[in-house]
Amino acid sequence: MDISASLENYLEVIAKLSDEDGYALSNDIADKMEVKRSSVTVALRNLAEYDLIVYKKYKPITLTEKGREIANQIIYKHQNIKAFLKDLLGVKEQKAEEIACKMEHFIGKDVADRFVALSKYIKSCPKNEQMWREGFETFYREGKDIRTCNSKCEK
Amino acid sequence: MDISASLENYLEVIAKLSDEDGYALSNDIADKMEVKRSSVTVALRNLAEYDLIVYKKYKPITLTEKGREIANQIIYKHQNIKAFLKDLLGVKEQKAEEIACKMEHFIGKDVADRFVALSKYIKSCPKNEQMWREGFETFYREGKDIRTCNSKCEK
DNA sequence: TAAGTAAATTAGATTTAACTAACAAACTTA
DNA sequence: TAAGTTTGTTAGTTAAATCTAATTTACTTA
Repeated sequence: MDISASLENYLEVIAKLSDEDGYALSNDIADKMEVKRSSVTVALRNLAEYDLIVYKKYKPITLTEKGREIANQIIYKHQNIKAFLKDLLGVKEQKAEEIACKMEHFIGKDVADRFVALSKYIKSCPKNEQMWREGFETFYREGKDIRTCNSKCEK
Repeated sequence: MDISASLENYLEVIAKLSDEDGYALSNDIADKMEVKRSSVTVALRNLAEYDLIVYKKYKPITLTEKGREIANQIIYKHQNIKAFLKDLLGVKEQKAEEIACKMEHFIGKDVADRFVALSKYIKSCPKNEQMWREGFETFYREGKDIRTCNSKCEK
């Protein structure tokens, strides 16, 4: 009853276009995903079969309730994984985007939540947050720990 | 010049069998990967084309130097991602295994290294390491931070 | 409103990675 | 060593996701 990673990507893009315009057009989907329009048509037929989008030939596409729900789950995972990679791990924007775009399809909400919790946990102590960026980057590059954890936690 | 995720998986399994027995047999590869033997034959032909394995019909398979190198890279990423998920994030063994098995194919060494560094970084303060398991799990489940970071770091 | 342009679809080909079924090679053992 | 079993290969099929080329529908404007 699960859809493929490819179809999830289509759904995600449709959701984003819907948020901007209220609906999605085949052309815009093709542009955003860098695939041909004919590939989009095939994908739309499939998503419609699963009742995830409302699809009438030659008409703008909208999400069903079920489709929106699944899209939101994917977007939630995407955003949080990306944020973790970028803000905590120091992975560059574009690379973080690419990786999140793949992980979102096989990571469950529970694991995504753990990524979120880890970020918060680490940053919940002001001292740590303040030192995070520089501290971890130095540790990653030089293996040297510049933290001084002899101060009270003031949270 | 990159091989597919599927071929990388075959290579990884061949490497593990080689470590145990010195070579790999088609049958054992099929068993470990839960695919049919005919699928293995096709994959072996492909890996041989890339000069990653030594493959003679009906003979045991060994890795070339290049094949071993690539296999080691994949195994390195696999192990470290899995360890991060399990030990730091608290993801269960089997789930961590599954996720690592997918991430290993699109995460670069640099990002894998960041996962390693993060684990070390967090655990490098004895106080943190001691409290990590319980502390983070509680934070994840209840959103409550039970850490007391008012002690000197004794590393 | 007829003609031209843009958008979307259909039809058919390609690629990848699996599968089943049939066959061939290699080994085991009575 | 002949017969049976295990292992490995070949040939042909399937399914998903892409593509190109041709066609159809919808929009625009002179």
